[in-house]
Amino acid sequence: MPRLIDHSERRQELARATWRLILREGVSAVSVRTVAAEAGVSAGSLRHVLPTKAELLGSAMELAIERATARFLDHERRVGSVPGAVRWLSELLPLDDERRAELSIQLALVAEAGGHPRLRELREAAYDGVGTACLSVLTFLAEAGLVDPSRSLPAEAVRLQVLLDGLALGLIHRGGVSPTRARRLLTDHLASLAAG
Amino acid sequence: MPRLIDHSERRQELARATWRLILREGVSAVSVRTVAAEAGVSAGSLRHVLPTKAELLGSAMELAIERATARFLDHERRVGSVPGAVRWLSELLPLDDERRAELSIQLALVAEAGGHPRLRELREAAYDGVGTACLSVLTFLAEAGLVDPSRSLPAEAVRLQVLLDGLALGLIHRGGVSPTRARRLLTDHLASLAAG
DNA sequence: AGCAAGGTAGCACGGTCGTACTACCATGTC
DNA sequence: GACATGGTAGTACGACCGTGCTACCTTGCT
Repeated sequence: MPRLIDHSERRQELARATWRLILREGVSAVSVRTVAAEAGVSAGSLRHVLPTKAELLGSAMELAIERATARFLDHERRVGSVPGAVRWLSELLPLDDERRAELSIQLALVAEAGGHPRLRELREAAYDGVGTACLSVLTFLAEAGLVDPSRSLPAEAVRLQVLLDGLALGLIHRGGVSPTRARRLLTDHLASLAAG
Repeated sequence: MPRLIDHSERRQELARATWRLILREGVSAVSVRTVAAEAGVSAGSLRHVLPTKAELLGSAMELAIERATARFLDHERRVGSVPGAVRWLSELLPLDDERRAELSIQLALVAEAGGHPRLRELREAAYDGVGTACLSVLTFLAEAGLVDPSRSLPAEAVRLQVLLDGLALGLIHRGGVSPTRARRLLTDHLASLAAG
């Protein structure tokens, strides 16, 4: 037996190299060779882990989704207050540079999804994932009595996701929405759910 | 003097060909040759109008911005009611297939803006443009007495843009937000501004 | 020590890329 | 009708693309 390599860890390294490239020069700059150079390996070696360009892009997007999902699931779930819910949902918002980059990558890959069936699937999974995340948070909030019972939770989940998406775009943009303002808007929105 | 060609019209044709390509196969599929083929001209001919690829992408984005701006400015401005404001703002929302495509293109180009200074400029201009559009609508609404005077119009413009952006993303997504639901959410939001 | 198998590097291939350049065509002016 | 000029087509070039392939290296088992 030869040396065994942790494939998933390798894919992470390569996905991160792809991210750096996308951030610096756009999706169009992504190629087997450029990613290999960015990761410091040869193109031939890269192709043992990601045989095709489609898998390269797909893997980069998978990692972004996995990381966001993990952050959300790892977060303290016992949300009994609006500030707690805001903290939880903040895991999905690009409030620091790292997550700004992550979301920019998501956007780039989403935009590239035309004609890339795998990317389209991942895009839908990502959108639906945020939707169920919103529903989770609202359910906890409702159980704590912080949501007026006359409100429909699924409908409120859509509203919340719309707000989250809009904030995300604003946060990515240079002079758009500040993190402080984003948190405030989110807080106000969640607080308003208590009233009928 | 030889035959004179309307350059701006030509750029529109080429920009539209670029759009079709982006929608069908993503930004990465855009090249001087593919766009020329899509537009039914030779690559050499295309380069008389758009000499470089950067100008090609820039011009495609410019046209998208111009069209959205024109739609907004051409709209009836005497907005004295919430439904009127909703109709006006709807010009900026991807409520039909054509505008869905237009916004997908904007997203693709925004994502490609890394390393493309011209595209970055255009992205910022687009975001700021939507912001001032929101402020315009709110100002008309306020003059009609439909906004509680204690509210800050610039702050409400940011809130409105966040909502608009979130709705736009939801509308682009297949099973995200329906046009009906989007209009309802927009209406409810604007109506809520009347109360302190 | 020998060997099998996974990891790595690198080349080769046909194709496309952006771009420069040149020859040709169409047309408005004289 | 000649001709200058702007539009068009086509070719050429060097670079890079995705991908297949082969030769080496490293390592763990026997």
